[in-house]
Amino acid sequence: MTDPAILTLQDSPLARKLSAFVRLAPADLLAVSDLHRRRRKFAVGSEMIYQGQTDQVAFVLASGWACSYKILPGGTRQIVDFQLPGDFLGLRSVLFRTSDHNVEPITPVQASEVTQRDLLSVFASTPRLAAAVLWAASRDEAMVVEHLVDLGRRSAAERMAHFLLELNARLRLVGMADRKGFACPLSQYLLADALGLSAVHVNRVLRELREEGLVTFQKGQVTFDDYDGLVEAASFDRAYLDHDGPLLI
Amino acid sequence: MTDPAILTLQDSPLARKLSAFVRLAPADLLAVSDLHRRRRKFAVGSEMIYQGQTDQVAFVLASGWACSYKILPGGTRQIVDFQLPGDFLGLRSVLFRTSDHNVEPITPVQASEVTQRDLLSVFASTPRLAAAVLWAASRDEAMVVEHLVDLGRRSAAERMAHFLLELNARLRLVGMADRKGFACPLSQYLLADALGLSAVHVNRVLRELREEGLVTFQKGQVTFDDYDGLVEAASFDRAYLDHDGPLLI
DNA sequence: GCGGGATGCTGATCCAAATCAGCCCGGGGG
DNA sequence: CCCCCGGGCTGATTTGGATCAGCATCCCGC
Repeated sequence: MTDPAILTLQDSPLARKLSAFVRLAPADLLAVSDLHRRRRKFAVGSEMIYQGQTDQVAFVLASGWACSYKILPGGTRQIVDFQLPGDFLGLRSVLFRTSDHNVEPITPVQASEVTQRDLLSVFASTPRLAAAVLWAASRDEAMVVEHLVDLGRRSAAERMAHFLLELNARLRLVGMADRKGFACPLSQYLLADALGLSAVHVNRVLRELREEGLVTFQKGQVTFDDYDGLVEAASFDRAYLDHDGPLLI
Repeated sequence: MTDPAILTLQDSPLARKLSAFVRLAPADLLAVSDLHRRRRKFAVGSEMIYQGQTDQVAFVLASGWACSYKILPGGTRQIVDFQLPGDFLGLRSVLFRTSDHNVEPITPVQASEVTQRDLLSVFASTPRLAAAVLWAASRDEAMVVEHLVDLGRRSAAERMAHFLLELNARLRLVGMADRKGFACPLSQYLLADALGLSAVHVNRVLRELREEGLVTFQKGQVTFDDYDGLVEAASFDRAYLDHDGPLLI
């Protein structure tokens, strides 16, 4: 593990994330870097994936943030999840013909295109990596479920606290956050669409959390003033984020 | 397809459901019926799968209804989804070590135990069936996402209407419903826990929908008084339920 | 036949969050 | 230079749904 070439390979967010749970062999790391072959850039207004699209293409985020959402008749939208560096997006639409949601960048994004062929070849040649990818997908699903619980049964403040803690945990995996806080490009409108609140209310909730000395979210920076207190307020149990790795192989 | 033995095999809810999307060969149908080898019964109070459990076992529902849910500190719970005959449950916990939610029967249930070994052998020997199973899993995920949208951005009445229409569509696939309605064993408390409402409010919403002449839900029977009107009221778009089948193989 | 536990139903009240309306600030473009 | 526009911020008012309280019914065990 001291070979500098390997260290370089390990440096993509995807590799960092997967390495946190499965010990990847040099061959696996090579395959990961191979997935990053076809780099593309997306500007903020653009669409990476859209409802009804029929290409079978997925992406791995290399840098920047994106969000996946559904639009309702009536114009409102619900953000299902945010994608951070190292995350897959559109994984499901590689295997199936059509996508049922949209994905769009929140910041300028660099992403690598992954085709069905790429994915199948990874699955065939490096089963250990395949298992890691499945693990990541299953973790994403667990996050959607937790998000559902947020919307169904938690108060606005709990939701917000829970959400910020989850983001923090995810970003730490790729080295973009620590216990102190992280840089966050989300506007209050985006938070509102994700948390099922109005933007006005998001503002008030953030103020309350700040006044209680728990978190400060200002100028694109989230700062945990009292991490443990926030965990308490959100009744945040990170079990759903670090469930055990895959057993296959 | 006129061989009576094949017709019998086709008669499990799982086979019916999968056949609606992938044309299953006789060998596939045999493999399906093979999954039903280890039949088990569960009574209403029992736990089929529970948070933190470490067995790698999944089930296919043969008869009866179940629900998967998460309990929050504070005692409230959020039902993530209902499982109907023909549905898998705990599929994710076969591949990963621990389950992050509970599954319990709503009515007496007959289910077939499926081990990791069974599943892997199906994947290896009948790829067409494997693709169908993946398709079903992906459809379940799409339903969770739609449920999330429900909780985040739809009013109580829209949620209820949407939910009843979705249930109807799912039950039709296994021959347990038609355009007129279906038998539904869910109590108003269960509806409340699924829709993120209080039981009291569920009652009122059901009354409103009834008084508007849209649906009647009484005595364990859901009757669509005005199907199209309900679709309208729910802005129900079933695209997410019948996305295209898998392309693999 | 009786008592008790679910479940359905309803009115009165309360509260969290939406909506409406408007302010301030900073940055980019004409 | 100024204007506009997106983002953050705030008060006043309204509203959807929760909570509390209580009633009726049915079913089941004894």
